[in-house]
Amino acid sequence: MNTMSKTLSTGSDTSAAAVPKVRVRDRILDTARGLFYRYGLRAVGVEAIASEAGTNKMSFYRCFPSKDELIAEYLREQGRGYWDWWDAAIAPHAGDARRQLEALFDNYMTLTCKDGSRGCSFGNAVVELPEGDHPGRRVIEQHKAEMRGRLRTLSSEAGASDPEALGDTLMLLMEGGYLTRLSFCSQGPISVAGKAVRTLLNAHIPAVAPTAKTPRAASPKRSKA
Amino acid sequence: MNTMSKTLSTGSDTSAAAVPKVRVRDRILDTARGLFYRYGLRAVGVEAIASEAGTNKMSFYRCFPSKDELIAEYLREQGRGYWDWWDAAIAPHAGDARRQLEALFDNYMTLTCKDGSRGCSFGNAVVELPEGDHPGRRVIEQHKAEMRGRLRTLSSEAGASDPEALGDTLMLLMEGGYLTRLSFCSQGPISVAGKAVRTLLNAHIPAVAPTAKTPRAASPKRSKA
DNA sequence: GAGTAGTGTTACTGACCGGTAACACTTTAA
DNA sequence: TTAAAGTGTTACCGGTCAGTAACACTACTC
Repeated sequence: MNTMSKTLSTGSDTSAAAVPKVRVRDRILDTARGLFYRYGLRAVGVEAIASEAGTNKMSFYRCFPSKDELIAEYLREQGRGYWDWWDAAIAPHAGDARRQLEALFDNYMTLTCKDGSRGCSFGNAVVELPEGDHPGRRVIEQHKAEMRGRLRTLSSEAGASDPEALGDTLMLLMEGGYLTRLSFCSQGPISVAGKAVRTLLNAHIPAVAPTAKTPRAASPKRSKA
Repeated sequence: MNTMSKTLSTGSDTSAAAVPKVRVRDRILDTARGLFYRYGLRAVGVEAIASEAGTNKMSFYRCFPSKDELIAEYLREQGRGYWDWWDAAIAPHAGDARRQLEALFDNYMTLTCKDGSRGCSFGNAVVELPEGDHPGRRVIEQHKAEMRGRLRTLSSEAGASDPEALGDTLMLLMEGGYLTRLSFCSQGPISVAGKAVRTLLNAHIPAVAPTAKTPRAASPKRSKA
């Protein structure tokens, strides 16, 4: 059960306050991101975070009212990074939702299979936060709802006959990849995600007359439900 | 962060050792199952388990050498139950792997959408056990590998052209449903799992000449490891 | 130069953690 | 009947947890 061994190197170097021009709050948040993601929420104490960030517990509590609030802030921060990544992944194929979905999943596979990946911060966090009233839960539920919405929208734009079903299926796929990553290293079931997406896309998007290459341009108001 | 509130009712009733004819070890293991599944591994202490099981910490340590070993045993126990459920779900359709897969997923959806479901014990556990050497990790990895093997075997028996790909895709689907269950209550993306399976089955199983109904008969051999 | 905001340091609280020692009692089996 | 196995009880260990008090110092701003 002793997850975090004492791997902390000297957070600040020899002389006091030499390098760290960054605000304590930012250093703490950044350290927390790494530690929470690697070891989990409950496994990491505020003292460990503070010391790894080159400061101490007292300064920690000047920046954050509680550990729970830090967790919530950590999740918000992860969320910002996540959507930046997402937008960057689909940007090159603007106007072609089908290729956007393919690119998204290709990108997601490379990222999630990398060494050191521990899947999805939100998925992992929600496992450790069963309490309905934890400040982090709102962030998680909002994030996952947004993810679902975006996948449904992309599915709709791609011309799926049942965009809600396709979007949700893609979400299951993605979340499954995140989760299995934790038990399978890199050669797990996630390897087939790219192929699976294409199979599902083919099954859900009705074939069009072979004139245009892309099924539809943007703004396709075609959902039915 | 105070996950477990003091909800413990009087574990044993008024008179000492009145009802509990069951061995302490079994009571502890049973209690641990409920508590670990509901609140998580780290959130539940051995004292809470012992007391909820109507005994005390000392008796706990006479049955289990450590909390970590209890966790491993808890996971083994969950595994036994899981495969019992699995076998029962596919039994009615022995010989028709395609319908077995459909039945499995239908069954899985009902179960996972139930009130009080917290997804998969193994998926949740692995999030809390990042250490490679925890005795519980072996159990988890074995379980997930077995799951992958079974899904691939069923896919093969169903006549899939690429059974590894289909099996892995189904695994992603299943795992995704387990994970999303934690952020979405019951109306989440998992609702489409049944439909998704059928779509994938159709896409992966080449149409046969409409003479025989079942693609293959099969003696459902257990997968290897 | 003065004031203030940010930061570091040490020491502390009360609660809980996993795990153990020692001893008394009850149930089971030979 | 007797011995052994199983169980309950109380008190304890060292360690860690989240969170706070009090005080000294630095750096930036007016």
